[in-house]
Amino acid sequence: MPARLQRSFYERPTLTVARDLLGRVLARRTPDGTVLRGRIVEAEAYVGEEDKACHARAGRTPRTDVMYGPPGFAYVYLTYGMHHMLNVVTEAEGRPAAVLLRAVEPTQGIEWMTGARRNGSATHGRSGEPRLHQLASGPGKLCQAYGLDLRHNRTDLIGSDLWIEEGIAAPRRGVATSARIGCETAAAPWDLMPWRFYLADSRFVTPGRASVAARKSG
DNA sequence: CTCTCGATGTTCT
DNA sequence: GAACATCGAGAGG
Repeated sequence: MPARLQRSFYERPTLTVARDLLGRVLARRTPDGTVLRGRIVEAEAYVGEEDKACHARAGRTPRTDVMYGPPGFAYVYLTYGMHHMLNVVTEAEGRPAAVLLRAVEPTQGIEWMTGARRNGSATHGRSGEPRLHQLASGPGKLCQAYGLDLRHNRTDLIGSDLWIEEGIAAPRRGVATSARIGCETAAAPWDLMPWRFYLADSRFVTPGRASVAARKSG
């Protein structure tokens, strides 16, 4: 089994972790034993109570509590009543920060993933071939492909259900940044902080809307 | 291709 | 009661 990232990886500045997660491999073992894998191609940093785009801006609440805990745990929440978001808790215990995993390039367990996403038009072409580059190109789609929901909140990523493997760290030159997507209403300057990291040449990142949102703020 | 709109439930005010 | 770290369908060009 490939080497798994240890807690020390996550116990670092959140921007460092977000960038360093690109090229790593998000893995899950499902209840039926299927192993899912995908290369992380897009992530966003949310850093502390002072970051007005971060959920922790409201302080420690039942929902944000996990972000105040030790690093290397999953923070999963529901937004818009239907989409789950997977975050990785970062930095030392007591400091609320996390990295939102926004997109992966699926590499293993693809049949399981497409089965988990039954809305065929989004994941399959006319002739039924899977559209791999759209399977997990967005935080909600990523969670749907991996079958993640609120039950996975607080999962220890130094474990055997959900974890991240070393993979191959992305070369610095291949990494691009932009404002975080969906944070347009956050107070300045937090709406424009360039804390979204993605592989510039990947076709697996958030499409369309991403560039629209980035353009709007630029 | 672009743009608009509605779904839907948890959290916090 | 409003807001929400989104997505896909449908209409129009």
